[in-house]
Amino acid sequence: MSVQETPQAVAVSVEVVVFSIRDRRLKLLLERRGAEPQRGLWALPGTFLRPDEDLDGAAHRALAEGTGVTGVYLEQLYTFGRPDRDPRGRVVSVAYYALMPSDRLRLCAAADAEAVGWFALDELPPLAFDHGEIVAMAHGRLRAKLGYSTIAFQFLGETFTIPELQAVYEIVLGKPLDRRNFRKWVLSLGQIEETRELRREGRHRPARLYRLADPGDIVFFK
Amino acid sequence: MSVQETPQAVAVSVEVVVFSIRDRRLKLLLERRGAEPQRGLWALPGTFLRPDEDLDGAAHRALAEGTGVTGVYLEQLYTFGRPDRDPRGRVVSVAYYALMPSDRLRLCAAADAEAVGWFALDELPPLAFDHGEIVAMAHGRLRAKLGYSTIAFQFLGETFTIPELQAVYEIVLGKPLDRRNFRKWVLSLGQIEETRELRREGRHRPARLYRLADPGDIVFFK
DNA sequence: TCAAAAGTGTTGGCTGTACACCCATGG
DNA sequence: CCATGGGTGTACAGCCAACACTTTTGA
Repeated sequence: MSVQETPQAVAVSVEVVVFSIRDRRLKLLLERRGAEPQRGLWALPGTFLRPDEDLDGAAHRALAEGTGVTGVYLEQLYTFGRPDRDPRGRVVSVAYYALMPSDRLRLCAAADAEAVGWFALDELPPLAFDHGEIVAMAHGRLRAKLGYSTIAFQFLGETFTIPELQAVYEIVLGKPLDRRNFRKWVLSLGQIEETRELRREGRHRPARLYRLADPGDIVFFK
Repeated sequence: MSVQETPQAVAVSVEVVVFSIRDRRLKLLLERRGAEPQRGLWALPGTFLRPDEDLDGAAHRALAEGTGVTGVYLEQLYTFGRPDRDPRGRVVSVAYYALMPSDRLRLCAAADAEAVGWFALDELPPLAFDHGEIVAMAHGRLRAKLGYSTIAFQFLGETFTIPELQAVYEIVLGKPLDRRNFRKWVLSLGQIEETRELRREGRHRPARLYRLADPGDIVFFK
C-alpha cells in the first residue's frame, strides 16, 4: 500500500442481505428508512463500522440490531464504493448476505427504521441507494452456491425432512426437481443423518426427520 | 444503513494480488516497502482510495503506478478489516486480484517502494501486514475459478497454442493433465477459434495458434 | 377406501477419463 | 533418420436424468 498517498477519510458501512423462505417464497428483510436521505424508501439493514470491531462483527451487529437474530450464517459478498452512491458523502459499503430459517426471527425495528418487513424477491419495493444492485448480486451468489455447497441447510431448522429441503432448492432455483434423484443426491453428500422421528403434516404418510451431521459447517463439494 | 450511528472515519485502501506465469511457475508481483511501518518487508501493490474514484478505478491505478500495466483482468476478491491489521490506524483494505500475460509488463517501482519483483508463490518472502492471508485467498479463488470460467486465458497473449494454455492450467492446478482430453475439452467450450498461423518453438512440429472468440470476455460454464 | 404426499430401483445416454498411434519439424 | 513435442480417435466407466409403482397416513 502506498504510504506516500494521503489516506482520505471515508465512512465504511456494512449492509446485510437477509434471505429467508416464508410462504414458499424466497424473501428478503428490509427496513423502511425513517431519516433523510431517502426517507421512506426501503433499505437493507446495515450499520457503520465501529472503531474497535471487525467487518464480520459489524455485520452480525447490524443483523442483531435490525432483527434480534444471532448465530445465523453470514458471508461477505462484495464491497461497493462508487463515489456518488450515497448523497451524504463518501461511503464504502461492505455487503454481506445471511440465510436464516423462517422460524428463527423476532422482528424489532431498529431505532432509525420506521418499519421492518419481509418482501418476496420478485416483488421488491423501490430500494434506497444502490441496494437493488447489492440484492441482485446476493441473489446470484446464493443460486450459484446452492450448486456446490451446503448453504441451503441454513434455511432450515435443526431437523428437517428431505421434501422440505427439496422445496428450498426448488424455491431458490425457481424450478422443480425430481424427488427420487434429489433424495439420492442429498444422501450421497454424506452431510445428513436420519433421526428416529417423523414429521406428520397432513393426511398422508409422514416424512422422516434428518439432521446435519456437522451442524454449522458449510461443506463444499464437486 | 443506520443513520443514527455516527460514521467513524476510516482509511480505505485497495491491494492487488498480481499473478503471472514466468519460467513455468505461478508468480506474484510484490513491492518492497520503502517507508515505515514494516519498512523492508514485501507487500502487495496498493494505494489509498481517492475521494473521486471508485474501487475498481483505484485498483487499476494501483496496478498502473506499481507496474505500468493497464488493461489487465482485475476482479474484486474480498475486503479485510480487522481493527489491528495496520499499525498506523484503522485501515480497511479492499483486495483485488489481477492476471496478466508474462510479456505484458514494464516494471517500474512506485515512488514509495524500494524495489519491485516477481516471486514464486511457493517461495514468498515474509509479507507485510496481513498480506499473506490475502494472497492465500486469492490463490484459492484463482484455482477455483479455473474450473468454471475462462480466466486462464488472461495469462496468455492475444494468440496462443493449446499446449501453452494447457501449461497454464497445469501450473495453476499443480498437476499434469492429459493432452488429448484437454484439447477436446477446451475446444468444446467454443471460446477459441483457430488462426492460420503456427508457432515454431524447437525442433519439432509447430503448434497452431488460436485466439479468443470474444476477447476480454470472461465466460462461465458448467 | 380414497386422496395425498413419502419412499424406493432401474435404465439409457452422456460426459469425462484412460490410453496408443501418426505427423511435422530441426538438427 | 531420429528425437521432440503436436495432433487425432476410440473404448470403457461412472454419473446424471428420466421414469412407475408401493407405502403410510388422516379423513
